[in-house]
Amino acid sequence: MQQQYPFRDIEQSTQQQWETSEAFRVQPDPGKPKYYCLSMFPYPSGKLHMGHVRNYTIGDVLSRYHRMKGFNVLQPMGWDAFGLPAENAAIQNKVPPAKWTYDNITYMKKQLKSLGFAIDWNRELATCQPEYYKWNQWLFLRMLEKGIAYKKTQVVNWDPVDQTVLANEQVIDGRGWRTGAPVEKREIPGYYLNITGYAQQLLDDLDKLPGWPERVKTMQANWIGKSVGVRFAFTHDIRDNGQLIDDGKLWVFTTRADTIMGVTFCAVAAEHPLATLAAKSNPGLAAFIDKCKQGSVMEADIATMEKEGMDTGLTVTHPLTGEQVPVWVGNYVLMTYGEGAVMAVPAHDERDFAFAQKYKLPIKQSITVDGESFSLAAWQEWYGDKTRGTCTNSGKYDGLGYEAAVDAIAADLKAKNLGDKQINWRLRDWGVSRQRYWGCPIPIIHCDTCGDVPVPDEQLPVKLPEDCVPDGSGNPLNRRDDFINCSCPKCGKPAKRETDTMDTFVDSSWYYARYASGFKNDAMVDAETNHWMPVDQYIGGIEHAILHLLYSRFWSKVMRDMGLIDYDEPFNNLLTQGMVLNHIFSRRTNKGGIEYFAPEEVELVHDEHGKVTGAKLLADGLPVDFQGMGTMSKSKRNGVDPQSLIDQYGADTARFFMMFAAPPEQTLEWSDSGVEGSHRFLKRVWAYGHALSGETASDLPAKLAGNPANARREIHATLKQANYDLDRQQFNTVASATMKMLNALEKLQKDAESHWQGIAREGFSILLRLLSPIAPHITQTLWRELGFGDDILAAAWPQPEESALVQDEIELVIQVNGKLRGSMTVARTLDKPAIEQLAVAQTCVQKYLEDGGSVRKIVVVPNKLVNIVIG
RNA sequence: GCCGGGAUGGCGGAAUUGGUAGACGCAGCGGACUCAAAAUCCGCCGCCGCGAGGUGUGGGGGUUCGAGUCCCCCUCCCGGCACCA
Repeated sequence: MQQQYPFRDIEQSTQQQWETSEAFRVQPDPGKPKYYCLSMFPYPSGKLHMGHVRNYTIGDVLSRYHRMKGFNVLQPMGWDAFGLPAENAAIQNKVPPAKWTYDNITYMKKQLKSLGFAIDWNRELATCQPEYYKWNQWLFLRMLEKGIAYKKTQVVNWDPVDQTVLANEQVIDGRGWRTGAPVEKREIPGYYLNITGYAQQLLDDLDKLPGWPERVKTMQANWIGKSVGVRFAFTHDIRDNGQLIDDGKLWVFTTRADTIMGVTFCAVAAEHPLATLAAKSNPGLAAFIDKCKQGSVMEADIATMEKEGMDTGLTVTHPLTGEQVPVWVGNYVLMTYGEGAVMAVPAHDERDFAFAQKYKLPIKQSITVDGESFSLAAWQEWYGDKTRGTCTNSGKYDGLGYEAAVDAIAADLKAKNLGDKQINWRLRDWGVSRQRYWGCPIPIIHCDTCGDVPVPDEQLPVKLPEDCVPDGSGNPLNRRDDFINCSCPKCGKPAKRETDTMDTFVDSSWYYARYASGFKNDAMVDAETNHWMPVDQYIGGIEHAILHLLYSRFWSKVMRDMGLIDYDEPFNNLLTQGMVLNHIFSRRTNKGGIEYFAPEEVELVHDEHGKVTGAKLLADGLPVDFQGMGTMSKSKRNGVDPQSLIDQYGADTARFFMMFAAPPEQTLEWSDSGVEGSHRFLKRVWAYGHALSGETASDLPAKLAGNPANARREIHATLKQANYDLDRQQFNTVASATMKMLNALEKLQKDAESHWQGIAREGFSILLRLLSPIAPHITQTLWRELGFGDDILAAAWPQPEESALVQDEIELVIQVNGKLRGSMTVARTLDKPAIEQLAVAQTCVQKYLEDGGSVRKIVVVPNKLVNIVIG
């Protein structure tokens, strides 16, 4: 056994062992509970980044821990292989996306293996493989049959120079990212999935997910955005060229129908037909509408923006009072939500109140609360309170509370055929068509005679040609006659294939079910899926809190309704890991721009206490600005390549540091010296193992006392805490527990009588097992070298021995009036009165009694402290 | 603006139910070894104070024998969002 810690050799040889013994290949085992541990699969962008290392180390620690606890663990891995970056790389390097992607997969797979993850590589998949995406197409066709998938026109970002559709992230300040040309909005046909049909289930079933972070569930609920209210119409006789607009009805949606008698105006969106009509004869209004359309719609920072509006001069008729109500255009009304028009009740809506005051519109109270008085002077909280208010100035509805009033008013509107209760959702249907090459082809054939014809199942998959090289000017599939030209499955005449591909969120919506399946080529999933699913632990970035997770939940429910699977929710427990941050250093350039420096080009300047006071560039010795910590990124030049970390310190060090530096859900701040500290620790572990291997083994003595007993107690107490921490997924304190154990072992006195070797071997075997999920290579090697066994993965997870935790004498802290004043050592068996008596007699307590105070009360917390209240 | 999460030494972070605040590590300081350096090992390390002691978990109040932890108010930071009728 080598004295130096030979991390390269042992990591390579351990990985080789795992590979030849197929250590992580897994099949269903009726004798063991299953544990499906899944990390979000990576996009094969070229090489791993630190976020991947963190994500997959968390998953691997959980997998190995559960395996040693007796679970049959499935931990698969694959590739989210379709997507835009491959096309961008093709434009730059003139390499087909397929080749680029497969090359990247090869490299990244090597990297993942070098990190020693316990992955069942037999289940590897890439979403760009026809065997996989065939089933995207197959399920899409089933959805089409059931009406879940349908076609309508969609608005896209169009680059007029490249003649191509742009993704949102390719639009920078309203211009194409490559051409700089102003982006146009174009309407083109595309396919949609009716996710809104599942909105209620997606909302309700969040309650079935106690293992999800509360904030993710809140984000999903907000995104789904259920809103219960009343949809009703104001009537009018407004005509454009004699043609009645919208059949003479201005539809609005409201959650506060109980305030309907307080309506004093209506507000419509800039795109609303009534606004368009009024603008024709009113240049001022037309200008205002143009301004509204330009305003960014979805930014949160315009929440505080000035509410503006303009009168259209048009009026509509209130459905219950028959009064004429003016119609305004408001910059705060969105065409895309509800009806694009709202009723305004300034007395009971804070926003309408401000608007009415600004434009001197009437305000009419229609709700009252006992003990409060209404005043136009200022908005009061109770004006909008639907829990306390009752109707007033509302004729027959006076005195009714919120629910009763809404019911009565909705019924009256319904009787007039002018409205009814309605549920509105913020969630929109999922548009899946992408005018992109590198994606799963949508299996549709366009025939001049028969229209849009689904590709028959037996012709699936519609294979994507893998030799195209996009050049930025539109989808290259449009120029591939061998792909496009086909015959109509219905009439046999020449026809054209659809060239749109699917959103890549489709690919990632069911990969977890495919991993768990037997990879049959005659079925999307087989019965094995139901054995492993649902996923017991899903781990990934918070950035997928809404879309990916919502789409996956939706896709699962569709698969369930088609009888393919038997679970409602795919992911039982979700862990959202924090991002990896690093220092950002920069300097203003002469030209006024900002130049960034990599952390290794910079040296920190400390004061005499070690406090960082500044930073300077190594190259010129002059100061640079420290901009704080930020996500690792190319543009800020603060990324750290995991490969260099692995090369220099080894996988175990990388893994240990990732676990040690922060709890999994928090952001992790990169620190070179922290990495060195982790490496130092593993070197000490190795050195201790090396020293112990030279000692003759001895048994644990029957009765321990003094220093050896303390060392053993420290080990077992630390283990107890570490097991608790593992189950609450706080791995940073598990890592520190292994450090504490080593500290205790190194302190253990090596005297002849104490049989210290027995304690050391027991303690070190506990340390190795506790450390093994985090640093599997070094622990496996030492486990075998020290003769504990062949395979640490087969070892039982260590449990603390209660007898080791018992102390004959305990230290009790003494407080006077809650303040720490001293301590005393007493026998564990000492009873309460004796403890009280002993405590009061201590000099540190007597001191406070001398000034004439007397003992008022004594609080004894067993095994912890005594608090003497003196007054 | 609304919703969610935070604030603990020079830094990252500990502290199951209210019970010795600062575990573990990093940085810093001192020492040993060395011709020297690196590596390694030992010691110190919240702040004020020579010391006794005082003080201290963003700020203010409260409950309690006792509060980082519970309650009320405030400030700041981070994340999410939908001007959602």
